Amino acid sequence: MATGRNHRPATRSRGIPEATVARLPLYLRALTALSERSVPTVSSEELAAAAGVNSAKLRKDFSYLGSYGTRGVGYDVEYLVYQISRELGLTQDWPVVIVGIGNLGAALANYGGFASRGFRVAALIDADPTMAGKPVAGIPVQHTDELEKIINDNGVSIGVIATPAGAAQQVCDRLVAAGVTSILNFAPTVLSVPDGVDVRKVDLSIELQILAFHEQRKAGEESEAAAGAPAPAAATPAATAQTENAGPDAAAGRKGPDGDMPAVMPA
Amino acid sequence: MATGRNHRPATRSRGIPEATVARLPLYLRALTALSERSVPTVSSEELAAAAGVNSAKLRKDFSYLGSYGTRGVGYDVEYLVYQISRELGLTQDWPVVIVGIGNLGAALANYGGFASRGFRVAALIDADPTMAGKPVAGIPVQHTDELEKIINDNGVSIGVIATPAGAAQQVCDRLVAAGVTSILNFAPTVLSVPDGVDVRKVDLSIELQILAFHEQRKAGEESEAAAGAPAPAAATPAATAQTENAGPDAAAGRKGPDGDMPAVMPA
DNA sequence: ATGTCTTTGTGAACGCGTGCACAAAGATGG
DNA sequence: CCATCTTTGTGCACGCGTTCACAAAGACAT
Repeated sequence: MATGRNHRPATRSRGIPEATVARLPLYLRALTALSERSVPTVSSEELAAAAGVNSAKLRKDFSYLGSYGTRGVGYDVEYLVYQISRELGLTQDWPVVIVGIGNLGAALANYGGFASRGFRVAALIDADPTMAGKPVAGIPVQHTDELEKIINDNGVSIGVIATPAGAAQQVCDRLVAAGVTSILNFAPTVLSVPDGVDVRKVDLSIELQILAFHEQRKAGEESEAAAGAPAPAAATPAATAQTENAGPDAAAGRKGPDGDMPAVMPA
Repeated sequence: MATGRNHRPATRSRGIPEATVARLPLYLRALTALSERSVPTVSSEELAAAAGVNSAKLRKDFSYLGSYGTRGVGYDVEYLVYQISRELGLTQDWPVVIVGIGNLGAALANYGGFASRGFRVAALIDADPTMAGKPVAGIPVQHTDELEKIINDNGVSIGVIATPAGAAQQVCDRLVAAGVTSILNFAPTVLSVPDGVDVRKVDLSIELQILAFHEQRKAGEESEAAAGAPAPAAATPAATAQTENAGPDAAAGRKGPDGDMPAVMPA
């Protein structure tokens, strides 16, 4: 009975816990910012603040990579940037295809944060024939018919799906069949993939719903606890908010440690 | 010594664990799809498959909301849709502002998944004066100068930041000062906010980096374990992949349980 | 060389989340 | 009304992730 095939030997990849892997890009971004300001070394305390995490957590995370720090001094910024980049596999070039060139696909194609991290947009693919040839972010859009050929010719192993939900599974199947083994899915659907293929999901609507839940809770608390709070403007009591769940958020650093663009810039 | 202000009474909001809250939107989406197909009831097993999670987990999640199922039968779809919607606070209208109308901001403005979930785009705001008045997704873009007035007039409590990283903290501060207590941040920066304000972060680059890590690991495993695997096309050995971390992903359902659009549609 | 001071690296405890396995509950049929 | 069968709801155990707290390590001054 039960679900069927359970059994998961160890999500832990190579001694490095998943939770740690998910934070490495965060550290890398903070370190890159320090590097650009020519800061030679950082303490775990400073770096943790810049990345928005606990310093003990940061040290433990780094301990999985090795002993790269110097006691009494801290971490060498350049060296750490290199080590984390290497660990994440960013020292090599990763050709990526984006399927579904709507507003979001275009936004992704324009996103500067990819190139600077070793990702290269190898091709843009869309099912709409009238899009074919039209350049987006300087790259001509190609038709879905060419998908397999593009994947093979460029040795693409990472695909981004930004199509409507209805087309997502089909596109996914074709990507996987063509050799893609990692997929970043923006379509609001549960994708079914064979073992050995990684899928990560980003759903804007879900994030908002989670915020709405907390927002509602705050509103309810306010009306049942306090008494004379006129406008919902100033800060609420004291709370214990801060959504620290699937990724450490704010409550720390201050100072924008990055020269990066967001998911895309207005121009 | 140590970090300073620690002490976190309980991230758990009102008996409902964070992890469960994060999955509720997933269930809701699957249920909505069933509702549209006029399916009257579902078993935990079926629904779990559609949502891409373990059935035991799903039952436990629902148990936090109450006993809404009928033993021997399953769950009433319509009733459950209502209960989850209410729990998430989606039965009320949530005016939302989007700041930074670049490609991504435009994609978000066009996203249909918001309206259908109780979210209403109250205004689009951009710092570029030449954007002012220009309609995006049928809504005229307004200048940043109007930010405070917009927030107040519309009673906005949720803000979306899609600006470049450099502007994010400043925009965030103004949003918070104007009364916003929940922020969805797309800018690659750690935002600093006072207690009582929730921040959720979406970083496209980070997701890709995590995929790259696993991809690299797969490649390494392949070359050190197996022997005669020619092209990196077909599925790798068997692995134990599947990135099940901050959100259950694939490996289940099949059948796209949604009529939803992705983050935005190509038209 | 020795002492002091800073900061790392980690052992250990704790808490949350997950999954198993089963008893209780109710539907359904005779 | 009773028996059987299905499916929920949950007690329990286990493992991962987080945090604390401190010993070890090295820099730096004298």
